[in-house]
Amino acid sequence: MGYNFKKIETKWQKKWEQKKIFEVKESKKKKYYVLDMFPYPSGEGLHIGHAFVFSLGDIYARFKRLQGYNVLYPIGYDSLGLPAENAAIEAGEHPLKYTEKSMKNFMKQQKAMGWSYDWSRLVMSHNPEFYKWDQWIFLKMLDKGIAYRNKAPVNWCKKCKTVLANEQVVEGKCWRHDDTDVEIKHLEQWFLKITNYAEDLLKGLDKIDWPDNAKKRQRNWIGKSHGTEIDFKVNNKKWKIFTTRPDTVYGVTFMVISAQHEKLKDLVTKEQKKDIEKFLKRIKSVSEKEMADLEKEGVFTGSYASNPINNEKIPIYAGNFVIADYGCGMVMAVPAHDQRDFDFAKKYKIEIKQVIDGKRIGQQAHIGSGKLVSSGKFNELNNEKAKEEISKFLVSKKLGRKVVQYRLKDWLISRQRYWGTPIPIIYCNECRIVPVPEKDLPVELPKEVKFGRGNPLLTNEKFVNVKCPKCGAKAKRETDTMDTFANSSWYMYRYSDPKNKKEIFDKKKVNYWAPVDKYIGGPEHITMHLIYTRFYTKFLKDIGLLKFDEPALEYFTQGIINAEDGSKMSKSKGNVVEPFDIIKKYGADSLRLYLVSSSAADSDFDWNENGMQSNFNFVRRVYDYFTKLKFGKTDTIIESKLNQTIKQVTMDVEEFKHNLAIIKIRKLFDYLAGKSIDKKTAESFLSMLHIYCPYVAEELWEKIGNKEFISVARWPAADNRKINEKLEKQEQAVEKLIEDIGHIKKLTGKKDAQVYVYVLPNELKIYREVKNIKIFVVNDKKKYDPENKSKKVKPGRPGIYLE
RNA sequence: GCAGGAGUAGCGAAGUGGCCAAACGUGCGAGACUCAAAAUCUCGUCUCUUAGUGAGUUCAGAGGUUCGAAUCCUCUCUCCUGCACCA
Repeated sequence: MGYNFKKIETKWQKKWEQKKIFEVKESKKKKYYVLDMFPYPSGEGLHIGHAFVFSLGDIYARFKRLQGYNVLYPIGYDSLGLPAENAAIEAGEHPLKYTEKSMKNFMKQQKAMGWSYDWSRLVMSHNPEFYKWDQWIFLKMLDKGIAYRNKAPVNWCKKCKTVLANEQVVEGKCWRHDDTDVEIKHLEQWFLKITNYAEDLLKGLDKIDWPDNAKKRQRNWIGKSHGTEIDFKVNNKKWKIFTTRPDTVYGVTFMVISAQHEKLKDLVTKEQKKDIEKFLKRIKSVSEKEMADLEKEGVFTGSYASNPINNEKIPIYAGNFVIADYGCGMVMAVPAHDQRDFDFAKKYKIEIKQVIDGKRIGQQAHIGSGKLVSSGKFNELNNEKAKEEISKFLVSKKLGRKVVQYRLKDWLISRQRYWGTPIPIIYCNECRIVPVPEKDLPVELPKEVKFGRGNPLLTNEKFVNVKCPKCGAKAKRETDTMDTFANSSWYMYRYSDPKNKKEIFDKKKVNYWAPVDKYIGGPEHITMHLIYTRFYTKFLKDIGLLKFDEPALEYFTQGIINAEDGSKMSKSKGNVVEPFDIIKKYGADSLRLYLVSSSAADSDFDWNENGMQSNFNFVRRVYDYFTKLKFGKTDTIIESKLNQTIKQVTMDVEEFKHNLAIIKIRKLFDYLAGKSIDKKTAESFLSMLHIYCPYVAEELWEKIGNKEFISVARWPAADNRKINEKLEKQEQAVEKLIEDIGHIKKLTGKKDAQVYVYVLPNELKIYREVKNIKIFVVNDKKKYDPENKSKKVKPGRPGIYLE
C-alpha cells in the first residue's frame, strides 16, 4: 500500500501510448487547438520553465478535451539553430547527431511529465521533409517580391559569426551574447519584406485576444508615425528628409546625416575629408551601447543643403546620433525646438532660430506648442495647424509629401551558418540570381562539411558547385541558411498535416484545425517569433493557402520561475531546479500541481521546496482517501459544495487561474476527507483533479471501477439546483459553535467540562447533531442553566455554558 | 525619456466600494496521535483585551471623494519589464 507514484506514472504512460488516446482526426466535433511554442531541443534537457509552460498547455488541453472539444495538442522540435551547431562543435559531434540525441532525451522527459500530446503529429524542423517547405515558401515570396536581395548596413555578431535580424539585437548586443557588441557591416543579404505588412500587422492586433502588454509591445515595435517627407536639395540633387515636425521647417539651421550612411562619402568635400575620417574612426571604436550614452557629436561635411521653403543654405554635418536606416538617414535639425538638435547646436555654435513662440530659449529647446514666428506667411498660425498647412503647401509645390513611417525593418534572414534551412538559390554568371526549381526541393544540408572557419557549407564543393538550372553553365549555390525563426513562423500549420509529401499541408485540414485557439509561450517571443509568424500567416493567406490571417486568436504568457531566493536560476550559481530530479523525488503529478498552485500563471514566482512538499502531501492524501473509500450516499451539503466547486473551478481554469482553482479543490477535499460519498461525486472530483494530476486521477478512476480513461472522460457540469446556500450557512453556524466551545475551553482551561448549549426553538434542528453537548431550547423550563447563559442567545448564536 | 506592470500580515499570494483584521499556502507556536520521527488531525499566529468578546492600528506614503475605501480620484515614493539618440 501507499502512494507509489513511480509505478502509477509508468503504468499510465504506457497505457496512454498503447491506446493512442490523444491522437485526433478531423471530425464534425468542434475543434480546439492548444499550442505550446515548440522547444529548441537543447542537450541539457527540459528545464523548469519548460515544465511550467508545457504543463499550462497540457492542463488546458485536458480541460477542453473533457469539455467535449476535438482537441489538437501537438508537439515538435525547433531543431535547427545555432546553439546545436555550437554545442556540436564543442562536443566534436555532428549537429545532426547532437540534435537527435537531445530530442530523444526531451521526449523521454516530456512523456514523464504526462503531457497529452498527439505524438503522431511530431514535427521537427531539421527534417528535410519539413524545411523543404521553408524553401518552398521562400520561392513563393521571391515570386511575389517579398523576398529580395539587397546590400545594406546589417548587424553582425562576431561570436555567432553571422548577421542578425533587427529583432535579435538587444541594447546593441547580440540576443544570444549579451557581452558581445553588434557591429555594423555593409553586406548583400536576403531580406523578407515584412514592412509590406506593417499596416496589417498593426490592424490585426485589434481583433485578437492577446494580453494588452503583448499588443502594446508589438505596436511599439512596428512604430508607426505620421510625418512629412520634404525634398531638400543637396549638390543639386533631391534629398528626401522625413520629419514629424514640418511646422518647424523655417527653423532648420543645419542637417545631420548618419555617420553610417552609405552616401556620406558623396557629401564630403576635399577639405573636410580628413576630419570626417578621423571622426568615423573614433566612433567606430565605441560600441553601440556606449554610443547611446554618448554625447551628440558630429563633423561638418563641407556640403550644404538648400531649404525648399526659403532657399536658405544649410550646412550638413555627419553625426553619431542619426540612424542610417530609419527615415532617410539624414535629419533636418531644428535646435530651437528639439533637445538633441539643441545640444548639438550649442556644442558646435550653430545658429538657433526660434520659430514657435512661447518659452524663451535658454538652456533648453522649446518643445511645446505655440504660434509660429519668423515663418513667412505661416506666422501667427498655431503650430499644430501649421503642421497641416505647411505640409499642404509643400505638397502643392511638389516639394514634399505626407508619409507614414514605420520603425519596423525588413527581416534579414540570411545566416552564414550551417545548421539552418539552405536558401534555395543558385548564382550564375549569365542568369545571375536563379531560384532552385520547385521539383529540386528540398535543397538538403550536406552532412559532409568542416566546422571551424567561416560558413561550413563553403567547405563542401559538391554542394557549392552546381549547374545553373536555366542555362546549364557552371554556377554556385547560395551557402547562407535561413534564420531559424523562418521555421517557427509556420510550423503550427504543418501539425495539421505533418506527413504530407505533396504539399505544405492540405488546405482543408489546415483550415479545420487552425488558427490556434490558445497559444502559450514566454514574453520573450513577442517582438520576434510572434511578429514573424503573424507576417507569415498573412502571406500564406495572400497566396490562398489559409482562410484566416492571424495565427493565434488567444495568447497567454507565463511567468518566470526564479530560484528559492528570488534570483534567476543559472547554472553558474548552482541554483537550477531540474524537473526530472523533482519527478524522481515527488512524481510528475505533484510537480505539475505545485507549478500552477503557488501563484497566478502569468506572474513570476520563486521555487519553494516546502511548497513542493506540501503539494506532494496533498496528492498522497487524496490517494489514500480514494483507495480506502467505500461508496455511500453523498449528503446534500457535500452535493452543494461539490457543485459550487465545479462552477468556480470551471471559471478559474478557463482564465488560467489555477492557483485559485486548486485552493477550491483542496477545500472541497478537506471537506470530503473522512466522509463517505457516492461514485458520481468521486468521479466529479477526480475529473477536476485530473487536469493537474492525470496519473493519480487515472489510477483512482480505475480503482473506483471505471474501464475507460479519465483523460477522455467528461468534465463535470455544475448543477445550480444542488447549490444550497442556506444549508451551507447552517453548516457554518454549527462549525462556529464547535469552534466557540473549543475557544472557551481553552480560555478557561476546562478541558473536559460538560457543555450545555441553549438554542432558539427554530434553530434546534440545526444544532441537534453536534456531539458531546447537552442541548436545550431557551424556553425549556427544565433546562440546566445556572449562569443564565440562555438570556444572551440571539439568532444564529446559541448560548454556551461549561461546567 | 516613452510605454506597461506591481507594492497587502515573517514569506508567497487572494481580494478591486459595505459580508475585510483581510481567503489559501508556507513558515512559526501549542496540542493530539506515536517508543520516536515523518505523515495526519485540532487550535493559534497585527496589538491590547476576553468564557465564544470587545477595542485599537493596518493593505507603499500623503491628500481627497463617499454614510462607508485595501478597493475610486489626485499627487509622491519604491521596484520590475519592454522600447529608446525614431527625426
